[in-house]
Amino acid sequence: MEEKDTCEIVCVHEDNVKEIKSKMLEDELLFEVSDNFKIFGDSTRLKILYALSKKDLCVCDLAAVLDMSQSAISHQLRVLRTKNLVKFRKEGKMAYYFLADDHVVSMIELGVEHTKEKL
Amino acid sequence: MEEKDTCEIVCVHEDNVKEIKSKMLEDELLFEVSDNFKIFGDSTRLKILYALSKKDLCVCDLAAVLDMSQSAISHQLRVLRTKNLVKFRKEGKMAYYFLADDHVVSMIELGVEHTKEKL
DNA sequence: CTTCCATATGAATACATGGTCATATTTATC
DNA sequence: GATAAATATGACCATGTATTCATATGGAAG
Repeated sequence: MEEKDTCEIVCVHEDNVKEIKSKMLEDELLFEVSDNFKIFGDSTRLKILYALSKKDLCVCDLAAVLDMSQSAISHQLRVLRTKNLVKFRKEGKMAYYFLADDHVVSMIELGVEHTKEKL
Repeated sequence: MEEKDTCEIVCVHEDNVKEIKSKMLEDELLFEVSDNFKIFGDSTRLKILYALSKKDLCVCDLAAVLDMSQSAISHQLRVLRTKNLVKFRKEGKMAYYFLADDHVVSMIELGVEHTKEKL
């Protein structure tokens, strides 16, 4: 029977909250950004992207380089394709994958740099 | 009874594979890098970090800004603490969180930049 | 020392996700 | 056209993870 509609949080600093809220980026944008980071947040995908930054490669070469199954690589390549990070061209039965743009490279480089600096 | 030890993959371009393998970064490093990216790959954490880049905030202010439960925020702050992305100081009962370094800021900025350019 | 409030934390749940296995698809070669 | 090779894909499973709920902790104030 108690009045539960009142917010349980009491300590909120109204002014701070308002200020920061006004400075926040749009929810949707931040969601997309985190979604993009997520792609780099898997070591298999990261390895694929790094390998492709050195040379265009076909699926089975990637599988050999990463020492993983063709299927696993193919699945991840699909993810990367969907997110427009890689493209591919067909040559006979082979599919040669390559990076869609070099944002990818600078992103990885920054990640590596920051990681190294923390050690 | 067949000889199964031979790799089923036939198409591998030995030279390519060797070349790229030699150019690959160490597995362990790439794993750490992807692990770091993973932190930015969640919109709640990203919002927390972005908010903290504007001003030090206590837990309940963060909860108010993100419009999420105190518990959810606290759990994510723990993750960020563990990964050394945020620190905090105690003032009375309150805990004021702040960014541990400004790598975080440049990382987010790059992410936002790349995301915007893709639209 | 008791109560209140801000925060932390453990358990439980719901959902996403990476890999495997089996199989489909497509192209080249015989 | 039949077979083989390279890749793609769907179903499935195991694991990871973000949130909620209930509760613990610790400082402040009475």
